[in-house]
Amino acid sequence: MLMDPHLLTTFVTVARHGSFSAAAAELGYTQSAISQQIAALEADLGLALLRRRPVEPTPAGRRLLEHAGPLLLRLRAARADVLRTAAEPSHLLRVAATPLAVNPVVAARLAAARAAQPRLEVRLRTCRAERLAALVAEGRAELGLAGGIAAPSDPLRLPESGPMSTAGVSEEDLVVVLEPGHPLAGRARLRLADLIDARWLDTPLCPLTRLRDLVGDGFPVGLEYEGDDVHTVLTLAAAGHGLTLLPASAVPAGGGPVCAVPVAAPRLVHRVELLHAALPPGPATALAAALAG
Amino acid sequence: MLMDPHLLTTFVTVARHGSFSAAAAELGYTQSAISQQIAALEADLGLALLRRRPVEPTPAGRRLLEHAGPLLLRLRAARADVLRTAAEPSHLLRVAATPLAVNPVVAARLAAARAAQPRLEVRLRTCRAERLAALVAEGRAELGLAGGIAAPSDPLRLPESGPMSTAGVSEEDLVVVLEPGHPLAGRARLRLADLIDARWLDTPLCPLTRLRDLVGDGFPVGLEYEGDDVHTVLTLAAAGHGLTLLPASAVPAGGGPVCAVPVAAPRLVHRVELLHAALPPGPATALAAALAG
DNA sequence: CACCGACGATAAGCGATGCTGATGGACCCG
DNA sequence: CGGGTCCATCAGCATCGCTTATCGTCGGTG
Repeated sequence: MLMDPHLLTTFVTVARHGSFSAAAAELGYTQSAISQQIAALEADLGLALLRRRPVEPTPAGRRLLEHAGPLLLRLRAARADVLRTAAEPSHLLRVAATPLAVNPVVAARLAAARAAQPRLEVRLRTCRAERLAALVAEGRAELGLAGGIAAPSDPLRLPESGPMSTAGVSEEDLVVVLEPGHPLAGRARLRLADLIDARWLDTPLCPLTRLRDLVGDGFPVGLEYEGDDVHTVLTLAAAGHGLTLLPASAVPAGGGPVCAVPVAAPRLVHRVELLHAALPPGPATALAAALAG
Repeated sequence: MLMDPHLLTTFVTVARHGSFSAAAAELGYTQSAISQQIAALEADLGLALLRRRPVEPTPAGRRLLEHAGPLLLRLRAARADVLRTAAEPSHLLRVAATPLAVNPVVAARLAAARAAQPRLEVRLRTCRAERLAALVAEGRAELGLAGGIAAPSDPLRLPESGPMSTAGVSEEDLVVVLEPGHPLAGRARLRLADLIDARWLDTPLCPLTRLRDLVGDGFPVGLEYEGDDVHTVLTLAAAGHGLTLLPASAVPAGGGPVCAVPVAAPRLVHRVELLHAALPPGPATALAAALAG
């Protein structure tokens, strides 16, 4: 018997909520149905996936959760891809981007492309990096612009979601954002290794886990910010809640309320990548080429 | 509505057979059920996937076929992986290998590992490269040994099938296998570029598509051999049906019935990789480490 | 040219599946 | 100790998906 994706979605929903009833509400079933679905899945596999009261995954359940997400994403991606082959080409191009991905380079290229193709309608939206690949894979956006911190010319690590092309778009130097009164605020350049014990903001724009991956352990959390608003991050940094790393172009000229100091070592950049599934020939392909430069 | 894997398997079976009735026979359904399943899938997606009489995929259907295989494999792989977390560790280790993967280096390491772990039972089977990843992913073998032609220290291109580790095991120089009377048989070394217009055997042990990928177009087919028996390939080469490339150790010392000439350029090797899913700690892990060297 | 056989589509019938709503038992909190 | 919350279970019932039977169509053949 094959694992039914239906049951799999139910399982991940239950695990996410830590509750059968809440999952039932979200999925539009009764609690009884959820209970039966989980029971069916456990019976099929012959082992317990969830411990009840409190509801939390067993080791096997945790394993299944790791598989279920990508699996369901691929399923939706496959569906979207097949439907795309039949869709008539549209003049509307939906572009999804992480907040920092729309930098001056990208904006300029986009403007040039639109000037060259006046009939092209572009709809831009921002979203978190985690959701971007899914958005593009599922066909809810034709183009994705992912921004992230990486070593120069290293690709970003995006969640895999089937056959999807990626191309580098731009790389921009990073600056450390400091409060004006900070002892290091006057420096011309800074080494990250010297800041490993300073307090840092943990934000989606510059996640500390990524920094630790790239540079090494350390980077204690000063304040965690869950939003993606650059202005808020700058304000928090200005108030001394912690340091953060941003692409130079994201900090107002002169620094505004903060001090921006280039990073000397290690060499890190804010890299932007373009991702898209198979595009219909026409304006979409042209725009993709224009953005990739 | 999510695409049901059940329907997807039916679809790929029908496409493979080019027949509803044959698929019904294979899957143990009636022809009517198959017809309804395909109709359901087409209704769900809102487009035709198969043209009837003769039965062959439409463009959208071909697209779906490309997705369906990997998708179903991942589904089975996920199931196998979850079940593995609950299985008690066994002393039986199933190893699947492509024919040339079990070379002297691998055999020796295997012998050493077994000497170190007398309680370890090993069952070895050979299979084609295409099936190997699936076999390991689905848990029908704990370890896989894939052999193939690659540039030195380049990884083999194996079908992706979810979270699976791969490690290089060995690389061995290749020889061109020629019939004894061949004009080039006396040479000390040969350049592949000089053999691009010669007749070649097309065999799973040395697929011409791979050679064309690595070296360039050309390599006309002298004879296609569908089996993986090395002895047969040598016999065919000796009879002048075409050239082929084999790892040096696969040709009997002195050449036997054929002439073996090392390849001077481009540098290509027969590379063996070990692949395995998450292994239980114990003999399996030890053997994997021993094989990886 | 007409027939026959193979194949896929369709209709009707029916059993299995999977939902809802009701109820029961375990646990938590006051 | 009682009420509330949460998941499991049961009975009832609608729906889904299979089988059997039949039809339409295409293609090969006498």
